[in-house]
This record gives sequence, structure tokens and C-alpha cells, in this order.
Amino acid sequence: MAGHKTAMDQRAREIFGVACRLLCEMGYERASIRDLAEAVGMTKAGLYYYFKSKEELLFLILDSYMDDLLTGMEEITARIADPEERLKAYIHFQVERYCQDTYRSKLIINDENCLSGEWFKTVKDKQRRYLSYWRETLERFGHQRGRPIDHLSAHVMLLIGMCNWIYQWYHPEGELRPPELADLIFRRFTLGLDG
Amino acid sequence: MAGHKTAMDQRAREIFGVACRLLCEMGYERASIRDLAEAVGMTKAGLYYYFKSKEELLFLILDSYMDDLLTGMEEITARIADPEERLKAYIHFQVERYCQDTYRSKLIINDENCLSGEWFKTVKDKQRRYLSYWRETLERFGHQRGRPIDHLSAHVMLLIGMCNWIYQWYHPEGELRPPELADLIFRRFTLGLDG
DNA sequence: CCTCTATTCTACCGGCCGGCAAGTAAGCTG
DNA sequence: CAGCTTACTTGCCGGCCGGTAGAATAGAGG
Repeated sequence: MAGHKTAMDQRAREIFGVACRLLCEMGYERASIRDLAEAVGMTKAGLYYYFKSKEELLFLILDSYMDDLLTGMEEITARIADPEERLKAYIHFQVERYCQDTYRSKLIINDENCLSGEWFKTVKDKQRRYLSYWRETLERFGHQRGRPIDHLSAHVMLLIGMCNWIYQWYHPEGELRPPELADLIFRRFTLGLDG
Repeated sequence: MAGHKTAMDQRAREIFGVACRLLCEMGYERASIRDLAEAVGMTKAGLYYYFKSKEELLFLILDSYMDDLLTGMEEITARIADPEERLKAYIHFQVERYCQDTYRSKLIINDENCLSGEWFKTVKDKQRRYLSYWRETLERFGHQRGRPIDHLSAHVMLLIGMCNWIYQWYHPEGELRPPELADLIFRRFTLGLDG
């Protein structure tokens, strides 16, 4: 029985992985179930043994990604108390995540709007929880330095903007290694061009 | 004859405007020609009198947007010589553009990949020219301050990241007015949190 | 061997897709 | 008035879409 479950899980994971790549590269709407079936070497109908609908598949991908993100943020938050060091760690984590999980990182930016109803709400809610990590830490950081940050939410979005926009241009194999990029972002945001 | 042309242009402009809104709100793939026809109060086939294909319509939208962007950047570049002031002006222009032309601004970020072949290349090429304005000015800015910027391209993308990510969160009617936001971006990038 | 269950395939569905051919009403031009 | 153009409409096309019913297959347990 355990054997059954693992085999099932293994196949499901394989489909899941191929789906991430395909949906990311083609876009959710463009990529058809037939494309996915061909890519994993199955029939279209066979796929429906593992998920109920195309939209559920997208949900599973995006929701699991948000779970991974939140778990990471949670872990950092528990481990690092100092706001400055924690903020640094958030940025490093974010860049690292993009490099190690490019497909899902791009998918959640490009195709989150393809979800509807409860699915959309669930993912959006986790994004809100994710943002609150940043906001809280950034607020403490300002407080620690004796210069509280006004327009806090806007600042959070500017910082996240730098972190997330990398999906548009960054290639980890280039001259700038992930940790260097993360440091760059932190210094530019906190110290400006002279940092 | 001039009358004909204007009437034709007027109708075309109307279709164009509705298309921008519809394609932006639904996404290019999701929005069908039938949806667009209904939205402008015509038949699907009638639309094809004004453009050759759905993809051409998207191209016309994105290409014209890039033209507007480049024209604006060109004008600023010609008018302002000082690198610092020019950089400020770029940022203000970018934020302003987003506020006044939200649909096309979002479209070019979300759906540029729906173009193929020559159309894609044409738009991408204009984006490259657009980036070169930023890069050149940022480089001069660093030189002017006696601190040349290394990883120049990365810095350009970080700055543009803050400017473009606003499509994900910014509402011009909120507490932060467009010029204030533009100033905020400039100060955060050049001076850090203390600016 | 048979049986049962897990997994996958064949064959099909209705519906919407982008696009086109042909027709037409209105208006302008001689 | 005829002749031509503009600005559409009607009606259709083949094709792909997501999704499903039910048969076939395979492997484990008895």
C-alpha cells in the first residue's frame, strides 16, 4: 500500500514537474492538455487520473509554490531576530528561490490571474501573508535605525519589485552570482548608489 | 477624402482603445475576437476590415506603445543634459506613462511573449533601444559623481524593476501621488533609505 | 489459475477558436 | 442614373479546446 502510494506520488511528481516547465514556457492559456500529455508521454485522458481539471493543476503548482515561499520566510523569521540581517536573508532567499525554481517563480507572476474563485483567493491570501513578513521586518528595521519609514507599503513593493523583476532579465550563469545580486539589491535599497 | 480617412481612423481608434482595455483585463489568449466584437458593438468579421489578424492587432498595440515610450525618452534626452536631472525625468515619465496608459503598460509586460516572428523581434528591438537610454544616462550619472557604476546593466534592471513593478500594486488614487512615487524611487535608488 | 484494483488508452463530446467568402446597404462620383 | 468604394453583416469552415465514459492492460494477492 505504501508502495502504491509512492509510485503514484512519483508519477504525479513527474507530471507536476513537466507541467511547471511547459506552462511556464508556453503560458497557461496557450499550453494545452494535449501538449502536456505529449510531453510526459501519456494520453490526455490519462492525465485526468492525477488531477481534476487544468485549472486545478495550475492551482496545485502555484499553491505549493506559495507554501514553499511561506515556509522559507517562516524559517528565516524564526532563526534571525535582527531586522537588518533578517531583511538580508529574505532577499537572499528570494533570489535563490528564483534560481532554483525558475518555472514556478515565473508562473506565479505571469499566470496567477488565470485562477478563479476560491483557488484565486487562496493563493492571493498566501501572497498577503508573504507580504506581511516583508512589511513587518522592514518596519522594525526602520525603527531600529531610529528612522521610521513612511509609506511603508510602497517601500515594500519597491524592494519586492527589484527582487521579482529579475525574472525578466537575470541569468544565474552570468557575471553576477545569486548571492552577489542579493547583496547588490540590499545595498542599493538601504544605502543608495554609494553603498 | 480627408473626411473618409478621419472617419476610418476614428472607428479604428475606437476599436483600438476597446481592444487595449479588453486584452489587458482578460489577457491576450483568453480574450477572443468575439469578445472584442461584442465590446465594440460590431460583428467579428467586421473587425477584420480594420486589422488582418488577432496577432497583428496585439502587435499594433504594443508597437505603438513602444513608439510612444521611445518618443518620450528621446524628448527628455534632447531637453535635459544633466545626467541626474535626466534620470529623474525618466522615472517621472515612466510613472506618468503607467498612470495615463495603464492598459498598454500592463499589456506589454504580460503579453509581449504572445507575439511571434518579425513582430516579436520588432518590439523587442525597441525595448533594447529603450533600455539603452537608461544605461547611457545611468553611466554618465555615475561618471559625473566620480563613482563609476559597476554591473551597470544589473543596476539598470533594478531601477526599471522598481518602475515597472508598480503595475502589480500602484493605484494613482492612493495616498501617494505619481510625482511623489517617482521621487521616492529616485531617492531610494540613489540615496538609500536615508534619502 | 482467477480476481481485484490501479493505471492508462481509445474514442468521442459539445463548444469555442481564428478566420474567410460572399453578400449588402449606404454613400460618393461620373 | 450607373458604377464603384466603404463599411460592414451573415453564415460558414476546419481545427483545437477541456473534459468524460468505458474498455483494455498490468500487476499484486489469493
